[in-house]
Amino acid sequence: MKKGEKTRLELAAIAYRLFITNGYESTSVDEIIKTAGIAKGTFYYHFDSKEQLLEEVIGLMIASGSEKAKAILASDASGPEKIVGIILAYRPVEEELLIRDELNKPENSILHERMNEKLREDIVPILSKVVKEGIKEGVFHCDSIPERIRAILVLSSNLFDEGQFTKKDISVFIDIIEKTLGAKPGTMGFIRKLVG
Amino acid sequence: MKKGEKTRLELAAIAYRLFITNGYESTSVDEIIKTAGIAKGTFYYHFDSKEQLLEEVIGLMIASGSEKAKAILASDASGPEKIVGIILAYRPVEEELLIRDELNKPENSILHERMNEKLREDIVPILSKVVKEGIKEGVFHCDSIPERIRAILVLSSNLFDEGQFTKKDISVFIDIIEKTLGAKPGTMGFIRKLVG
DNA sequence: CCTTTTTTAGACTATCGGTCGGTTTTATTG
DNA sequence: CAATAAAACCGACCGATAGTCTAAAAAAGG
Repeated sequence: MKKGEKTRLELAAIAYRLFITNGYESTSVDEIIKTAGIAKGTFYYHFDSKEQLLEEVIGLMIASGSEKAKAILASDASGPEKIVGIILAYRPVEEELLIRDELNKPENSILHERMNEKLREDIVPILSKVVKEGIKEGVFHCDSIPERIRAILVLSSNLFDEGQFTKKDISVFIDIIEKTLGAKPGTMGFIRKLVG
Repeated sequence: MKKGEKTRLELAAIAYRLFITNGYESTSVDEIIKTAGIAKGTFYYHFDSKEQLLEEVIGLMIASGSEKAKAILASDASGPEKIVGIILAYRPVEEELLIRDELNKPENSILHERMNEKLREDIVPILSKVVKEGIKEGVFHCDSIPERIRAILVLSSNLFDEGQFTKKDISVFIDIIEKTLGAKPGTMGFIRKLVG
């Protein structure tokens, strides 16, 4: 029972690498088992389907971000910094930049959308807490916090996941965040440095 | 009209129906040609790939909205009314409501995402014109118009396409639109009546 | 040691998107 | 009208893929 869990994780880790380099659709089960050095039966002993493996992989991708996010939440950074930091925590790290390109390929739209959904479920409660703190401190002024967070997350994923965004896009994004959360103009301006 | 054009359109119409009921991925070319009563070779005579057919179908879906939108643009409605009207023009009409539900199924995520992309390409220039007019009239006050329009469209599709939205969601949406375009509070409040 | 879990090899199935060479229908033109 | 070219159509076939199955053997674990 213990060994099974381990194999499952190893398979997910291998699949993760293959998915982000070749895409989900273009990665065959045969390729996965060949890379892992296991038999096909073993794969289907652990997973009901390729799709279920995908869920597992998405879970892994989010889990690592989730840990980073919670560290930031507990830190002594400012409200605005926490918000941006937490959003970025869930994004692929520097050396995995090719992931983003892969995720945006049409063939990966399923993986992409699924991940964003799960991601929002994870982030909305965390960021809601941050905004609530920020309101107490007088940095933010707004109601309907989860709804506003959700809107910001939708915008951020649609803006940054595309890979291509102009300075205007960023300025508009910053402007909308500030106004949506009722922050003073310039509060979120530091975002420019982070994404430039 | 050439015979080929006609067959192409018929195939797209048939595929449209199959796509929204079974999803794009789950609809096989075999099913399409069986429904259409043609041979596989004929299908690939008209389309290079299943993907190209998808483009065609999306084109059809958008075309009808595009006409309605241009009528609204030329009307004498107010700026805010035009914006909302044009966005709604591209949404499925009353008797096609089930389409929206279908589009939101995970199996339709490709169709859904692709449609929204094309949709934005279509709408952004139109709405940009409206906002420009609105600025002259003093209703809106903002720069970076296309970028702001795009953001609003992203939010609107993510909010309304889900089907489930609360009153708070709508209020937040209205608030963001007003602030994004620099409109006076209450300017877009009439949206509540349209989506309630 | 005995039981349960895990793993093995790989042939097999069903389905899929797409190809190909050939045939029929339609339009053109001398 | 007859010859020819072009457009439209046909369906068997192909390679790849996800997933199944069997029967047995290797680990693990108590």
